[in-house]
Amino acid sequence: MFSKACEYGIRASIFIALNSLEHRRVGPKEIAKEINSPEAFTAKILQALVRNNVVNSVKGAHGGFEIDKKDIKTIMIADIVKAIDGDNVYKGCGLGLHECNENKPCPMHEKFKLVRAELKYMLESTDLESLALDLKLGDTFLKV
Amino acid sequence: MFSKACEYGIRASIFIALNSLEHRRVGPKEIAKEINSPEAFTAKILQALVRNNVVNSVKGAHGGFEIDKKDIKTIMIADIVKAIDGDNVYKGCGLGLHECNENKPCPMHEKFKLVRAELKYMLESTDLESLALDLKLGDTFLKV
DNA sequence: CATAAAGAGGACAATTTTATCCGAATTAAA
DNA sequence: TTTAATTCGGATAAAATTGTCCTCTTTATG
Ligand code: FES
Ligand code: FES
Repeated sequence: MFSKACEYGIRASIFIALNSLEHRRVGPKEIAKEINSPEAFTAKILQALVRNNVVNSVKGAHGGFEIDKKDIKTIMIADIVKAIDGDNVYKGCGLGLHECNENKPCPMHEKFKLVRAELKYMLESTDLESLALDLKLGDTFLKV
Repeated sequence: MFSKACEYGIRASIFIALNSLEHRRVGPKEIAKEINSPEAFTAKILQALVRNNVVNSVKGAHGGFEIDKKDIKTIMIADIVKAIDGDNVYKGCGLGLHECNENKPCPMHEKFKLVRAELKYMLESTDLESLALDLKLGDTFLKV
C-alpha cells in the first residue's frame, strides 16, 4: 500500500507529535529506536518531511525534530503520504494505466474509485494529534 | 497499491478472459501489445498465473493462454492479486508493523482496517466475466 | 572564541522489483 | 518424422527502493 519510507515517515511523525505535545525534541537515533526502523534511512525521510513542512528541525546542540504544537491537530496523515509517496495512491489508476481518466476508464475504474475515495477520506480526516493521544494512552503501538 | 507485475497480471487476465469467451487463445506477444506491457515480463507473470491455476496454457503450435469458459465468472480479481502480490494488501499492517494484530494495534489500525476490508470485499466480489464484458462493449480500456 | 552536539546532504552499497534474453521442452500439422 | 510455433524456466541486466557512511554546516554553551 505505502512504501517503507512512507510507513517509517508516518510512524516517525506520530512519535515526534507525541513528544512535541510534551515539549520534547527528539533525534533520529531515538526515533529509529522507538519505531524500530533503520536509523540513517529514517534520518533521510525526516529530511524530506522537513522540506515538506510536516516537521520542523532545529540544528546544533540540543537540536532535534519537533512539530509546532498548534499544527499537530491540523497535520493529516494524507499530508505525510503526499510528501513521501506523492499522490498516486489517491489519483492513480488501480491497474496502472498512465492516468485514471473518467472518460477512458480501465475495467476496474468504477469499483476502484470508490475504495480509493474511502482511503483518501480516511487519510485526509485523520490528524496526528488523535493518533499521538491514543499512543500516549498505551492503546496503540509503533513497533513489533 | 499493487505491484506492476500484479497490474499487468490483472489486465492480462481480463484480456485472456475476453478472448476465451470467444474461443480464441492468445499468446504473450498479442497480450503485451493489447495491454501495453513489456512482453517478456508479461510472459513471466503469465507463468505465475498458470502455476496458480488462474489461466491455462497450451504449449506447442496453436498454443497460447486461455481460461475455461465456465471458470471465467468464478475467478475473482482477488485470486489474481493473491497469486502475484500475496495477501499482504489484505492482511498486512498499513504502517508496516510485522503483523496486523488486533491486540497490539498500530495507531492507524482502527481506521485502516475499515478501508482494507472495503478493498478486500471489492476484490473478492469482482469477477473476470463482468470486467471482460464491459471491455467487449467498449465501455472500458486496457491501455493508455 | 573553541568545542561539542546536533541536522543536512552527497556518495555509495545492498536488496528488491522490473525487464530482457536464450535455450529446452512441447505439440500441431505438413 | 520433420518442422515450425509455442510455452517454460533459468540466467542475466537495468532500474527503483531501501539502507549506510562520512563530511559539512549550524548552533548552544562554556
Ligand atoms: S482508470 Fe483505472 S482506476 Fe480510473
Ligand atoms: S496493526 Fe497496523 S493495521 Fe492493524
